[in-house]
Amino acid sequence: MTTARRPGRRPTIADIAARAGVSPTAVSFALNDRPGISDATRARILAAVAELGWRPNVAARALGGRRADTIGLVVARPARTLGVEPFFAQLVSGLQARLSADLVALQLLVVEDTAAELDVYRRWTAERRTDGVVVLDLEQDDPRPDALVEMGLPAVLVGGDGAPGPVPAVFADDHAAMTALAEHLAGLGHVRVGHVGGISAYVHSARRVAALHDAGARLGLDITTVPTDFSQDEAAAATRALLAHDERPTAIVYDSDVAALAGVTVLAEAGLGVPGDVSVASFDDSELVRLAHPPLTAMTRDTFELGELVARTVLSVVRGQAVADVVTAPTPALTVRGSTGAVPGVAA
Amino acid sequence: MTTARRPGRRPTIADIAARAGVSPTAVSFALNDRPGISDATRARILAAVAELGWRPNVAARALGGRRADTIGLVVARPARTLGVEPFFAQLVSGLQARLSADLVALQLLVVEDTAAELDVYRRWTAERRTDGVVVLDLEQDDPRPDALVEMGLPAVLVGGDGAPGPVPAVFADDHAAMTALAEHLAGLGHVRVGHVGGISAYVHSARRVAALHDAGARLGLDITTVPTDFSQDEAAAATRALLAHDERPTAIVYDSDVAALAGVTVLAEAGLGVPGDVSVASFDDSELVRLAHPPLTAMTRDTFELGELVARTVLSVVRGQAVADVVTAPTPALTVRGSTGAVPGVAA
DNA sequence: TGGGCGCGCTAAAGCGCTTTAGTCGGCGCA
DNA sequence: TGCGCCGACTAAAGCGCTTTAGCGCGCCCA
Repeated sequence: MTTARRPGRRPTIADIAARAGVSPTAVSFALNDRPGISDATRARILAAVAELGWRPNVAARALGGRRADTIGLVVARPARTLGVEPFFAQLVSGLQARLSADLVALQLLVVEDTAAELDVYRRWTAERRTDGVVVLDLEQDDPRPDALVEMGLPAVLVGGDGAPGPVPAVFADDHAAMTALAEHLAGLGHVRVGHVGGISAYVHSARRVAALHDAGARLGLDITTVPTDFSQDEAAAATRALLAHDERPTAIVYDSDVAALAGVTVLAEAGLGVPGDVSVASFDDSELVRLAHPPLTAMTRDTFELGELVARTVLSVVRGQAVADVVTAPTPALTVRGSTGAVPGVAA
Repeated sequence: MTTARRPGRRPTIADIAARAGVSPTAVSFALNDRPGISDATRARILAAVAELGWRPNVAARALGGRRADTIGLVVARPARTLGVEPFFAQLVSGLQARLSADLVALQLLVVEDTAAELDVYRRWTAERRTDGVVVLDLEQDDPRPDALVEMGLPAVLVGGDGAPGPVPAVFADDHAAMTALAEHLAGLGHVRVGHVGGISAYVHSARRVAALHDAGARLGLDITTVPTDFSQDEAAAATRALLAHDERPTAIVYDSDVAALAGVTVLAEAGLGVPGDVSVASFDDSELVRLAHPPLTAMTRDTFELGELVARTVLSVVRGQAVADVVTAPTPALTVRGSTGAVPGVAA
């Protein structure tokens, strides 16, 4: 119905078995590099495969309880916001690039909340649709790791707190990164520092807040954190709130690139120069941040590469290879650009 | 190997058949709403399904020549650039949102070039991995539509020239949109208009160029188009080239949001005010463009919604429902923001 | 009263592959 | 000479679902 089938059906292993003059079993063995097939026979079989242009039928393979050669990514965020965050797009690109090298597909699903996300995992497990999944935005007391172990679905977390858990994680040291940023600002003489944070339930957001306040205590900074939902609207509002403070901060740190841009716009509207009146730094680096003027100081990390690392990890897990409980990704590095400068009225 | 299986296997239709006291065939019929099952029996079967938490095994279903409940999207662009273009992310979000409502998965693959893309289609067809695909970035004399028809893989094109072809297309009238933009600029008194275009091999890029020049001829505009590969580097270079012209354009139109931002940066570096010295308009609207200062005049379209429309279309095609040769998406609408103004020295 | 028909249901085959349980022939060793 | 073993290969079952063929029963109509 859907489409006209080509006259000659796709070849099956029975066809190549006939062609090579062996049994289908021999073909299967040869294709899966199992012992018990002589080199000569194997070569004959592979030749037949090439001649007939045979390809495995994944469905048939999966039926036998094999791999589905698919990795799943379920994101519990409003679908519309995904298009905005370069982080996601970059991560997905990186994941994709690594997976496709192994002919493993990436299956993408956006859902409303964590409950829906767990439903999807359950469905995918039941349907044998994916061999494993990548889990983002870990929260405090997140139910997902345990649930995944329980349903036996291999998984890799992105983020987390760097502590070993029931599921392997790829971890980047947000704490160290944020500390570096705080030191940079302290070095420029800033004391009153605003922080437009992310969703505080997320482990990585919380770690950034903690890092900033730890560093603040050590370096004598006066930090004010305003949590947001990562949206531009809240970032703008948070910026206004910080500016309305009695003692306006001389520097503001934003947890995401999009938030930082929204903040810069608010500053411009308020007639404040960057970095003349207020220094601005973004925790996430991206094209956007580079295109701003002035370009923003940011913590640079290669999110694409992070995606590749996550992909490698999840492939290892799926294949039953040993994987460290915590795989460490490179710590984001400080990239100083034009948006941070000395405190107004102070010769740095 | 992959994972420890739960002790109790997943229920199969044989289990629910036993539970409901009928044959597996009856279960299958009931599940697929086929006639020949009494309402009472059907209810009993569905109750058993619910009790046991049965889910279809997609592999087994697909084996029988059924749908894979998966739609593919193969993108032939460098993986790293994907993260930058909000258009992709938004489109994917929209696709995803609509598909997941029907429990159809989206399979994503990024490849080097069109040849690799066709290989993927062939593989997916052979492996019965996807029920259909979405094809982007149509080129002049593109081999893909014919190839897809030939291999019998249902597909929907995004873009194209609005003419019926071998494969259904979702079409937005870039020509009309670009015309509106040209009229806006002409209305502000601009005559020398620069245009930083896209990849000229793409049908949609070519249509935009044509539209701009058509409108130019009609409205007495002097248009200079510089094609680019959509990268920021080339966009910046193109902007510099336009500025170096003897008669500097008083307005520049950019084919993409990212290009426009790169251009604005170049203008700022050159000490030119927007829109005081040069008006700037972006063909693609997005968050980025709104966050720029001044926010950029752009042709707004709801890319997320476009994604949903494409998803609906491809689902119809896959299901063998009648689909128009050309499905028309809403024409992008002009959104005037602060980046376009009267020609310098002229009271608009 | 009996033949035909249709409804509700079942048996069994088949989708393409993997895997388990062999079979067969040759070789080494006692 | 005979036994056992091993390497090379095959037969057949099975994965979970769909589908085709067909069965039995009650009903209607001649």
